[in-house]
Amino acid sequence: MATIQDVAKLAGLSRTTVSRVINQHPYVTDEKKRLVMNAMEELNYVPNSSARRLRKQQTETIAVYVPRITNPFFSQMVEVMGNYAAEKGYQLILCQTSYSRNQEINYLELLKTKQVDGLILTSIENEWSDIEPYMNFGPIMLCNEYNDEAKVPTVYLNQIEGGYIGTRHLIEQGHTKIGYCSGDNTESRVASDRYKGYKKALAEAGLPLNEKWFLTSAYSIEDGKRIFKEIASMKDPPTAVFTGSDEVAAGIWKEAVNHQWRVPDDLAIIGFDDQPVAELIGLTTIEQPIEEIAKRAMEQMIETIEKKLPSKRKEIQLDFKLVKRRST
Amino acid sequence: MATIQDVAKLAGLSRTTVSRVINQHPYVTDEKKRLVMNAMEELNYVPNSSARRLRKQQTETIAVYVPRITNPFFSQMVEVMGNYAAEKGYQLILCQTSYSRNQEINYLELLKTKQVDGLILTSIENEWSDIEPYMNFGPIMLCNEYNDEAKVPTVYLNQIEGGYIGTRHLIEQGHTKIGYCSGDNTESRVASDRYKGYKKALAEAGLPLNEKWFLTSAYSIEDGKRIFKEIASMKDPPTAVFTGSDEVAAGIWKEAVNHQWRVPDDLAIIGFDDQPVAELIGLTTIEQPIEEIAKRAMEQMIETIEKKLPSKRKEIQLDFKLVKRRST
DNA sequence: CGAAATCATGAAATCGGTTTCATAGATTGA
DNA sequence: TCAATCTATGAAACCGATTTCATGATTTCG
Repeated sequence: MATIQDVAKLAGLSRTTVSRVINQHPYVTDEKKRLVMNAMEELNYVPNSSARRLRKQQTETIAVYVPRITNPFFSQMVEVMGNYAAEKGYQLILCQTSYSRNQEINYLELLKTKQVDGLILTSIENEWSDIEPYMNFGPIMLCNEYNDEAKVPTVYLNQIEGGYIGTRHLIEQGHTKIGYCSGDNTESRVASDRYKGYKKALAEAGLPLNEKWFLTSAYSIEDGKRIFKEIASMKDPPTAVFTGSDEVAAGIWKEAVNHQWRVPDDLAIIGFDDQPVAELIGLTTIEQPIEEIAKRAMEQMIETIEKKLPSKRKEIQLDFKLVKRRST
Repeated sequence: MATIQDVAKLAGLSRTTVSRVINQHPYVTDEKKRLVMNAMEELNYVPNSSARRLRKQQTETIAVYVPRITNPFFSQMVEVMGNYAAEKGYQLILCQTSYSRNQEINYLELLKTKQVDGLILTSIENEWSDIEPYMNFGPIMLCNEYNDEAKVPTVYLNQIEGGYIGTRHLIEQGHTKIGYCSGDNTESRVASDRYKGYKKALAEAGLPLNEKWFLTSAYSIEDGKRIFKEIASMKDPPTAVFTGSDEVAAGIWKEAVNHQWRVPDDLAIIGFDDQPVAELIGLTTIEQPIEEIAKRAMEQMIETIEKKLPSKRKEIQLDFKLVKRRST
């Protein structure tokens, strides 16, 4: 591998001048520039990125944390982030926390060891107080996830509204017995806010909150199937159910059909995310502006890095949209 | 940020000794080791990865190329690769080529500039001859994709067999008019082999090959819908169709139902990949051992890096499995 | 026209580690 | 017992770039 020294020698100039050409520094005559270019060409030279990183103290790499990349919500987010980052000359390191606290903390070392210039968290497993110390080592921000204590830029969705418009829609369809499904993460404000929106819609319509219709541990298609069975076995089942994800909704629907229930007549179902599968099966759902959220987050991160902005709280809130289909 | 120098000073030792402790070199007395450990602890020291990379000439980072991370086939692959890499102490850089030749070449510079120790390609956009020169800069391997000229380790699926068992299944169900859908990439042996398998099954059964039933540009759900319309408008349409992906199959199915066709009676459909959606809607499909292919590839890559194996052709071939559901 | 500002270049310091080489004391073995 | 080997440590070289500083040539301007 040719080094900058080899190029300098071949061009009959100093390393400094070669470096200047590489970095488009002014104060290099066109003639020398040409000499250097030719030498670089001839030696098939490319600057060594490790050396550059060390000297410049920056890596042009950004880490993105997701629970699992196979979750379509997150993979869409990463797709957009990756493309935008590449456009701006940054690499993306993918960190899958697998919903594990340890894994998340392990990956945080990346920032500490200066392997990345910044971190975007799309979900948090640990307490904020465990994450905060890492802010000393580089910029951290939240995208999708949010946390009241975190003094970092946050791009997020108005989950209260998300829960509200979904539930509201079911009420408008004439339902009075409305169930609610969610995961188990009690730390996350995403979950609690969405539930708040649900309660708000019920309260506004003067409908009671029935705790028996609150269903948990809902993440996957399989969970949805299980949840349908729970519903079917109730004495006084809900006639409509608000779910936290399209997968869960799809699972409920599938199992409902297996049991000869009609959707939406016997049970109306509303999903969340508007993943491709929702359109496919005709699921009413809440659409999230994933592209925008991802792009805004990456923009913010790159700005923070390049302008060396101090870390501070800054909220960018985006809205949901209801997509009505045949499941309600 | 504390450096190794600071630690050395605090411990009253040389940088060398500190480095030895970090790298678990023998020949350090327990007492000095303790001194160093304490100093590191006190200063909250972590070695700077850029410096380490520069000196050691390795990055502990692997790049994985995928066309788009939102394609579930690739996101599953990346999930497994990412987790396995992390387990072995490697990072994953995600490179989305977006099916673009330029993008692919741009990313190849990563290897040249020594930002990664190796490259795993899961699909190739360019001619192999355009990629080959980069082999000088580090190990490259193929996973899923394969290419006859490439003198690199390749983990792949027997696509001929994939095309064969799918088509064979349709024939066994009594179909004689069997259509075939695929993308447009003529470079890829993945595509051509799968088609070979299809032809082989037809030939064995003495069935004719009808070029009108060969449908192209099939990638997405939308494409599937379009393809159904093409089929519906044929004078002599096929009664069954083999598709290159579950999404396309799902699109065809959805549009078929919209037009009051019954599946599988009016049209049998077989997908490819066995994505979650296939189970959901009851699509017969060809299952790929994604986990295994991904793990084997990552294993091979890490071995190549760590043992500095010379680049040479090595084929690891895995098999498909038919998953029968109600669409056939 | 002479001082100040600008342009062009290279030597040397620097980023923060690891590796090589030299050295000295402690052990081993013939 | 004395040479050979092993253990333990540090000084200095090195990885390959960028940045600072110094210097001389050229241009600008009052």
